[in-house]
Amino acid sequence: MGCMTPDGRKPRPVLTDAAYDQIAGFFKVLAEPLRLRLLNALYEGERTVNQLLTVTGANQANVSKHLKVLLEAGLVARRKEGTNAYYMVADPIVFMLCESVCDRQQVFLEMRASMFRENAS
Amino acid sequence: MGCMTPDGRKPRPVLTDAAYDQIAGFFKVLAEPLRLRLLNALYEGERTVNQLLTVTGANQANVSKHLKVLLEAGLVARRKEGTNAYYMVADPIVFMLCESVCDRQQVFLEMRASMFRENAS
DNA sequence: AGACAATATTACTATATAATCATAAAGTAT
DNA sequence: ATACTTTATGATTATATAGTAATATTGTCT
Repeated sequence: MGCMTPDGRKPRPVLTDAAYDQIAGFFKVLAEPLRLRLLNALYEGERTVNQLLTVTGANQANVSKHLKVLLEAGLVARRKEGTNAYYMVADPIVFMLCESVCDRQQVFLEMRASMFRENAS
Repeated sequence: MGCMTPDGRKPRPVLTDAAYDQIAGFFKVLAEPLRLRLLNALYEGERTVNQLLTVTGANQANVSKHLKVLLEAGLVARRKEGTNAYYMVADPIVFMLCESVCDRQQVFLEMRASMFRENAS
């Protein structure tokens, strides 16, 4: 049962409290800048924690913990090789969601820019 | 510039810290069960705060504050009529995002169910 | 075994925010 | 003006979590 659609073909979704918690929990995973940066750093393929450290410039313990959150949410997968841990994106939904939001933000920026132009004129 | 796509046609997005904060902030708005319930309650059209109170069964002050968050995020719009305030969905992106996540959660539930069946057999 | 490297975990602090109560603000009606 | 309704806004408390430092764990190498 899809959650919500604007087209009216699907009925209004009736969700349990647990379902709302689950969905909100999923969004909460994406609601951290560092986690988004980690996902973005994994865009082209798997990376070790060390590589992610240099890319993000963040604290090692912090990166490990955020990776754990992403792992438990099923958004990334881990592959161990020696002492290294390779992380990779496990669910392409993140790209779709982020792109949608980015486009939306872009629209907002353009709206604000046009408002600024109108105010200036 | 779209944020991320899995198809490789767009280059790896380079985002500023502010952009990550913005995107994370947007997801944070959706990362609350009550806000999702409010959006879902607005699925078929505009509702007053009072109606939203009865639908959600939540505290009045709490609902007002969550509506404010949704309003400032541009996800809902407000129309005042007398002492009533009518809220309505302003950005259909929420339906798309929620549906995607719901479908994903559904997949997870089915995966867990199948694992349960395998374990039981 | 001991030294070293990579990653994970624990303990702690600081900050953000959801929930609630009380109250304010704005509109309507008598 | 007063009473009432609807909604918004403090003020407060409780809880969750991001960041950090220290330590543990795991694997490799000599």
